Amino acid sequence: MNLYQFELFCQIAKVRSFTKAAKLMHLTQPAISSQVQVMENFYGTKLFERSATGVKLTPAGELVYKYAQHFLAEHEKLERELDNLMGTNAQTIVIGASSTIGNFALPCNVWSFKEKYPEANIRIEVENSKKIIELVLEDKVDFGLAEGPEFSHPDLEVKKVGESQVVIITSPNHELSSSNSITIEELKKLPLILREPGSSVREVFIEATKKAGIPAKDLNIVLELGSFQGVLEAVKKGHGISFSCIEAVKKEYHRQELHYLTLKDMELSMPFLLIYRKDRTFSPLAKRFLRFIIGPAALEFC
Amino acid sequence: MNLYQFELFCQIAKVRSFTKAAKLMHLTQPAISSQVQVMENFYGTKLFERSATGVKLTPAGELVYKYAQHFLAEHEKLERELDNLMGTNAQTIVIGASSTIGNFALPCNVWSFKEKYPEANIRIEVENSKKIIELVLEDKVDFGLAEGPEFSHPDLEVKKVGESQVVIITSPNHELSSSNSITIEELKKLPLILREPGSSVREVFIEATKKAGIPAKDLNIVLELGSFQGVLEAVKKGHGISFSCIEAVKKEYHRQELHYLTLKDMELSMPFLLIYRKDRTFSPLAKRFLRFIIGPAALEFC
DNA sequence: TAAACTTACGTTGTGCGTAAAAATC
DNA sequence: GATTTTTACGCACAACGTAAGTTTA
Repeated sequence: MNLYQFELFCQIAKVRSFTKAAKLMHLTQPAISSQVQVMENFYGTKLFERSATGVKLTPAGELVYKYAQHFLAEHEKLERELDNLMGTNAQTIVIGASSTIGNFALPCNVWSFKEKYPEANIRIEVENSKKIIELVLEDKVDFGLAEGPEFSHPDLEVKKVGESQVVIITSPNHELSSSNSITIEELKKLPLILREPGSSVREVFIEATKKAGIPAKDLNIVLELGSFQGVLEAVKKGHGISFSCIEAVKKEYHRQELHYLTLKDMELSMPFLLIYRKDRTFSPLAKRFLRFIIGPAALEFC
Repeated sequence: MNLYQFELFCQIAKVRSFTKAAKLMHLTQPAISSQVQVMENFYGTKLFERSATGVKLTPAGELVYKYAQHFLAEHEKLERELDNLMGTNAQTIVIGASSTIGNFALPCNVWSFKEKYPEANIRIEVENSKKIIELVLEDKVDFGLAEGPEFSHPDLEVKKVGESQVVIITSPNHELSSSNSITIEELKKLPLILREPGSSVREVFIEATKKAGIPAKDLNIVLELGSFQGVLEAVKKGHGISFSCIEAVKKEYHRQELHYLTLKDMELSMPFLLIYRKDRTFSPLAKRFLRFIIGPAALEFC
């Protein structure tokens, strides 16, 4: 039996559903089923009553739940005491993050991390993906979190820690605002506002056009801006259309300040990558943060 | 982090040595090293100070030790409470065991199991290995523990859970009592006292002679006895030589009632097998006992 | 029939053993 | 030089994802 299983168990007990717990823990539903079966087999008794509306704890399950919560709480206490002993909590982590992650995903993760480690000192440097890789290589940050595409480098460890859908964004007054998807051929005539080269959202789009057989020079790029906020403003004013991670424009979409649509024949998606030097030795606090990012509480938008 | 790792950790802390802990937990020493490294990496700090004389806990290690003991104790409490809830503790386990295991290894295991589950009702049926397999197939026992050799059967799960060295036993007054080993060629002329066919010690020996190219009829078998105790008595009196698991005659050897020697060109060893029907469903208590037998507190002589 | 859980199966990563090396008394 | 821990590597099993199946409201 391991603490991770107790964590899964508590999550399931809390939300009373394998499916919901799976989503929260970033697993598939069968994975949850399987782990529960392992636990039930271990303790030799059913722990959940299953039904088509969800699950509920059996009496034995209630007992396991009580202890599981206790174990998790005590283990956090152990980690805190270790921190005190080693002075870990006063350490500093420097993270290099590309703009979508740094502005939209990381802050809430940092926030919940800070709840566990209030004394931790975390600095986030926001740059575009290419610059992040440089910062990592130059050892100027503990690790980098950048948007994809995935790559490999002899000195770097690169791990996918999340993903986001990339959508086309337009002004709500734009001619496209009544449709939900367009073809890439239609797209290429429209005035484009893009981030600077080195930005991942831009790279993902350029890759897609290449795949569709459209050379970069055929694109109608009317403006290149070094900041995401700038692109957003330009699009809102109707100067052209652009691209963004869907999560980064959810707020604007709900406020009806922006419209978004998808490509007809293609899924634009952007992996989030954790990047660090293979030879890097991490401080205990940095390791905790990595566990935090990679683990069940993975990189997520607020 | 999992409870097994905490168990390893506590064992290491207790005996202050990776090597000793490895033996106690029936692992190799590198496996222990590796697990400790995993834990040290997880908590981000050294937990043991290594030296050529053994290891000792660092302050961080002491802290982990304290919590690890706590976790293990609490988890046992959880299992006990589950037992009470389900009435598991009043259940009965029926084990079929072959004579060496049933008489020499199992009793002490049952004894320590009973310490954890005082209400458990355990019945051991002692028969020779062949009969044990029949009992399992006929579903007359929950599971069987028999001496090897290993085999496979479509309806049976067969797992090796231990091993013992087989030695030649003689009276202390025997002409061989001054030597520590003989060849199989010398052996075949000597008067042999064997257990009945179906006994594993006998099978192991017959297998060995076959391998050495000696047909069974060339052997000088002077007596066949249906009980281990009978064989022992006959050997003590000097009627012939026989075979036994080394652990089963340790007591007699130290009392100088028996002498034992090994074969020159061959290692006679006998696996201990756990055998159960593939379709068998175990009671919670039986599962506990199986965990107990298979796990770190594996089948061992008293 | 739609939503929930289970089963089956292929892939990947972790844990272990064997063998050889390095370190310390 | 003997004892103890570490490193390297191959294998086996366990955990997960995908896809198809079963149950129930």
